[in-house]
Amino acid sequence: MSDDLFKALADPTRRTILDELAEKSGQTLFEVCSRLAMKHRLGISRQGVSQHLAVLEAAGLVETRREGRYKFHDLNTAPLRRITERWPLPHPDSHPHSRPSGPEDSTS
Amino acid sequence: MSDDLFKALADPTRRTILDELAEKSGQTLFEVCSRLAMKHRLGISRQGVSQHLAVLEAAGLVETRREGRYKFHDLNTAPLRRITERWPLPHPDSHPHSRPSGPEDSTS
DNA sequence: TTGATAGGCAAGCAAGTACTTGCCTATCCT
DNA sequence: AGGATAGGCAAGTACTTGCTTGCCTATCAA
Repeated sequence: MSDDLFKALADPTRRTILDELAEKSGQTLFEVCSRLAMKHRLGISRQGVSQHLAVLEAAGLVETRREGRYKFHDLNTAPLRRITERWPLPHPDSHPHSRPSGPEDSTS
Repeated sequence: MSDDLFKALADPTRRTILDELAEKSGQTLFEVCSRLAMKHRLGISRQGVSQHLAVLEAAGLVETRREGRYKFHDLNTAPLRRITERWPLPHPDSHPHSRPSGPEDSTS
């Protein structure tokens, strides 16, 4: 089930973490922590960030590799493909908002 | 903010509703209700579905048009584009899961 | 070994949210 | 008009979840 994927994306802090990992791959927990604090003024505890990273990892959006006492986190955007596969995007053809055809007027 | 978008996608029932609207556009509230009950065995009240549709509309994923006492709901997948714009997908180039490069071994 | 760093586990709290129930309005058909 | 259909509003409840605090393990440097 892709339940984990959407649940992971549901939280704004987690999305910010994804942004940070997109900008600099292979960050440790503490690195993510300090970036959230500095750049985004997010006063969140280390444990909070750790839980967020766990959710992101469960969704497959973050992959981890251990190295000594460090644990590096890498972004993996591949699972996002399932979203636009499930609900295909309209072609950016002509005008942006083309009204979908429907039962326009049947009786009058 | 795209907060509404991800919040809307976070719920499995709402995603099923999107599936149904993708299959048949321009459904009324009652139509969606009965489809959820029949096809998906979801015992959810009419008001529940109505609230879900409201959330989807707030996210821009569903557009509505009134016609007499009917209100038709249409799927609009355009907002989904922001997702893959924010975190670009890897090219389906060679092998599917290419490990991202990192500090492989620095000390040993 | 001792201390410092990087991270993990688990219980607890507070806020958000999915869902229901009850009642109300608007449009159509006879 | 009256009833039936399609939908909306609002309060209440039970569950989820984001976040904290406290303590524990593992790795590295002195």
